[in-house]
Amino acid sequence: MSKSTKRDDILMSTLKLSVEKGIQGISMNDIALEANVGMGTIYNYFETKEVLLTSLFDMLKDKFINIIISNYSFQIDPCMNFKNIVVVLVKYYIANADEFSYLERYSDSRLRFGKGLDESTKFVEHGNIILKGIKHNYKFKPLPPMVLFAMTYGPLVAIVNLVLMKQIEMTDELLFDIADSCWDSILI
Amino acid sequence: MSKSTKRDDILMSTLKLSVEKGIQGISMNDIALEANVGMGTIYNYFETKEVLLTSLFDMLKDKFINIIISNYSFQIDPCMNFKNIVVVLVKYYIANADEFSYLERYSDSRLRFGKGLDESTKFVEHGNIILKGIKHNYKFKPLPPMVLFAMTYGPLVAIVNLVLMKQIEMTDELLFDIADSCWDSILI
Amino acid sequence: MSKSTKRDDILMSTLKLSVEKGIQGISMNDIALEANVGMGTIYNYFETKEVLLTSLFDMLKDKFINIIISNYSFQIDPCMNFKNIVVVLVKYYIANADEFSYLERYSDSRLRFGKGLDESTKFVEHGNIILKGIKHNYKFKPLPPMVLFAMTYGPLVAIVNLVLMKQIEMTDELLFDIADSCWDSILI
Amino acid sequence: MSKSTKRDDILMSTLKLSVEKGIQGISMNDIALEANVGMGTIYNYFETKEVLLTSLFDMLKDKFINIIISNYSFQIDPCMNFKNIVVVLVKYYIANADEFSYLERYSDSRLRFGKGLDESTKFVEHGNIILKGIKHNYKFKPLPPMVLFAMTYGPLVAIVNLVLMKQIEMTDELLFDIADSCWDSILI
DNA sequence: AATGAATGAGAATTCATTCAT
DNA sequence: GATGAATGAATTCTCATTCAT
Repeated sequence: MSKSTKRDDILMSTLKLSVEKGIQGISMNDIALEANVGMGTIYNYFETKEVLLTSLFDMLKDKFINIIISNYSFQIDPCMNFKNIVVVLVKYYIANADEFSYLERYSDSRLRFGKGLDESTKFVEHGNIILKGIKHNYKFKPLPPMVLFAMTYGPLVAIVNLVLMKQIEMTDELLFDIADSCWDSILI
Repeated sequence: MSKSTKRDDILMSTLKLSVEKGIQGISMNDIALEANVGMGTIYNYFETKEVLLTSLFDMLKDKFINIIISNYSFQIDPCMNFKNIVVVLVKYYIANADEFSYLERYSDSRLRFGKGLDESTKFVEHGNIILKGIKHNYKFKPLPPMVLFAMTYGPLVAIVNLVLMKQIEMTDELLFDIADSCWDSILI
Repeated sequence: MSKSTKRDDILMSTLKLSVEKGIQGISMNDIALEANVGMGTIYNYFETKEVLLTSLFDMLKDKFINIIISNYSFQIDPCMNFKNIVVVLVKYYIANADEFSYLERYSDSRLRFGKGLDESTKFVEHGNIILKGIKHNYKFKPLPPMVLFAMTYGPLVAIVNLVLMKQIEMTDELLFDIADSCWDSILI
Repeated sequence: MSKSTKRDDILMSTLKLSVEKGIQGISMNDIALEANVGMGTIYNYFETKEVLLTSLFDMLKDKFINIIISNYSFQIDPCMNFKNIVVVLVKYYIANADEFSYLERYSDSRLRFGKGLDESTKFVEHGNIILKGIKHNYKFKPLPPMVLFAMTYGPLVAIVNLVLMKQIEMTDELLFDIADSCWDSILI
């Protein structure tokens, strides 16, 4: 069994358990059992529990950002580009509810301790880069870039939550409407 | 000292500590010390720690809903009405960061797929009532009411978070622009 | 059961176990079992394990110093005074092997971490006070006071160790001879 | 690399680390890193950690005894002989604080009333051999040989400790005075 | 022989809850 | 009702030892 397999087993077990028990509710023992490794093995890969949770966050965040980047295109119409990314993101989050859930909850819990703002900020800035790329061709509302980002990312989070809470069912049609709506909300 | 004073002391101490230590980080001992009561006294008012945290959530949620209700008017123009509520809500959340923080975090810390759904659902439904009240006078996008709610509440949460993270500074002008934007996003 | 009883139970259990297992070999669980208290109770009286071990040391050290002080007399001949103290100390240590053992081992283990030197120094200084009180009437060797102290305290430790290791049996006669010898060794 | 080199590396690393971390504070991993060997390698040379620590003690004890033996002479005056050994021992201990420290601490960490007695006893007996060799030429106090040994070895330990704790500074002059004093204390 | 990742029992410490006063 | 000392299960983390390579 290669080194990376155990490390990944641990990370994936942590992700799985975070859905069932909440991030704060996971014990290292739970993780060891779920990952079929000894307790000590976790500490061979992650210095502390906090490092483990942070590593998982970083991994999922990078994965998320890569989805945006890999779906961004300078060739197609910015409007289509934007809406496409919205569609892809929402679908990704719904299909990977555990990752969405972890990213949201972890961001939230780390704010509490005043650290990690840089990281979260970077997270937001990635969104800004997308918006800036778009900016030249359409007239956006004269709001700070971060606010524009919040105006589009906020609804997505709320909607994915509704889907995961089984309050609504997502269809392609609905999703396109939502993407339209997000786009409209930031144009003049 | 009347019964309700001690009960309120305990709830307010819990809220205060949740800001400093995070909801998961509060111990019953901390609360007892902060509220100047004995540990056992807390259990005279709340069966368990979970009941205490839930009671605080319910109280803050009711307070929040009452703000919406008390600012809602059937007399004025629905557009003004909506924007007014957005402005009041954002201002309230920024001024009462501890309450906002607690409401968001508590919702998040409950098992997203577990028993907490009824409560959160009710929360969302209150918003729907508002939207339904508005609906007769303007042409809204043909989206499920809950989606419309998410399209307006989502950005607010994201923006208040930005303010609390000191990523942006809120001004009356910016707030009015945001309210406009929220309104636009749900109209056809 | 009064507060001080539990605290003393814990200290006495720690002392007892230190003899059986060595200071480093005691676990908090062992202490709780021996003292018939819950693990948590120990932490009501002592912040950490280290604080517990230090408190025990301080208590035993004070007890030891008080024996010296209470046996010191300005009225009788300094020579008799000194020898009397030697006799009392050795008898005390042999009768309270656990305390002797703890004091010696703890002093030794704390040196390791560079802290506690002030304490140990004070310990030595108490001995010096005795020697200084004696100094006016006899001609001592022209050695630093600490060295004089070491010349008398060192043999006592070595001899008590021999007794506790059952290498020799202590009699009053032998003890008086040893006291004589200690006295001789610091006179010119 | 010959077998004995690795074995010695391990022993010397253990000695070095015992100074920094205390005997109880050394982990097998620390030793492996310091000695530049794999963890498993240590177990090729020493069955358990305890065997390793004991082996180091035995080695240092033998080294110590050999210093006494190699400085003992049947040719010169017993008094000079004794004082010479005292001087050599104290100098050796001060120069090799790590070895002194390990010998003292290890003796102390063993269960004083347990299995370690045989070893310590042998240690003391070596001293006795010296004293017996001397005995024919001078009139010693009529004390058991072990007590005589304790009367001379005890002060040395106490004095070396003072030097290592930087409570006194050792000079040749002071050392000769101490040697004189030790000798005097066992003569009639 | 040499290695070091894997192991899991054991350690110190925390904290929600109880209950005698 | 009010209190807070007592409790002990649960948690995070360590480390001597093993064993497949």
